[in-house]
Amino acid sequence: MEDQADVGGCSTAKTSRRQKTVWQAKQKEVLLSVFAKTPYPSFRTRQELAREFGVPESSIRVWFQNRRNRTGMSRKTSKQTTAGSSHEASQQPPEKLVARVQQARGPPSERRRPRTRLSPAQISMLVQAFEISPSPDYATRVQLALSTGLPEDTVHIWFQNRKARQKGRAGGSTAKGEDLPASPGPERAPGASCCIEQEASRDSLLTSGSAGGQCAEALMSRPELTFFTEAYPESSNSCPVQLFLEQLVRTVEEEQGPAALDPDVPWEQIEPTLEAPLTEEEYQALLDDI
DNA sequence: GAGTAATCTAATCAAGG
DNA sequence: CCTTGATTAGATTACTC
Repeated sequence: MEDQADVGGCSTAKTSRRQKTVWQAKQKEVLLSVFAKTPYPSFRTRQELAREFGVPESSIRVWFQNRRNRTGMSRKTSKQTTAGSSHEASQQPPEKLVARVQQARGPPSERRRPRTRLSPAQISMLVQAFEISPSPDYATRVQLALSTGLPEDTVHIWFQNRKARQKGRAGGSTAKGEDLPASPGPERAPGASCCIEQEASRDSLLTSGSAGGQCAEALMSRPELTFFTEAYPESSNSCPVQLFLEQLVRTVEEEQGPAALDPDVPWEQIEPTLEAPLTEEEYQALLDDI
């Protein structure tokens, strides 16, 4: 029954990348038929599919991205449409038409994942992690997701956006610590770009010398993240980033109160909840509906 | 209108058959 | 080696204040 994408493939898995999803024939069939109806499925549809297949929504999104890319179904970027191709542009209506078609299927609010509102505590953790590594690998992102209570995908997106913004603003020469929430002063931020071990050994971060494993274990046993612990059983405890993050969690909770990170609220609740997996008829209905 | 989360394309990397 | 899932940069869209 765990016919989901195979995540058991490589045991000594490099955790720098998410393990490659292997779609089953039936899953692919469904993906293809959805794609035939719309190459741009809504977030809701993607999430339905993800839930049904037992894979992350981002895997579904990536599949559609790659598919569009490789079948020439991608809408042209505005650069391309304005830049070169005036001839085929008249044949193929540009992005406006696509947008209209998409809107006809529902408001953007249903097409997009609802905007995540990051708490000051979450932002503060992300910013500190960013200073250590602006391009964290998959394992680190999962650790960060665990620590912040955010989906890994959201962590990933946050790093992408942050990097892009930083680059855009780095035109000058001053790197500003802009993203920290409206709180007055991140006193520690300026010096924080040193190595993880150094950070981890700072007294200010270490509340009480030992302990940390427990916190990590509790986090790792969260049901929505078991896919990771199953895939990467050896990932716990050995990673310095994890140690750092555990301490970060404690620090933030100390500074901003235990409710700051809301560890008891699973991230799934942030998103519009969907019901149990679809039956075959519901699938058909879904496909017809698109 | 600014800030920023989410989405997109295009190019590329890399795992699996 | 080829196919295809994952990642990245950069641009864009859309939500929230």
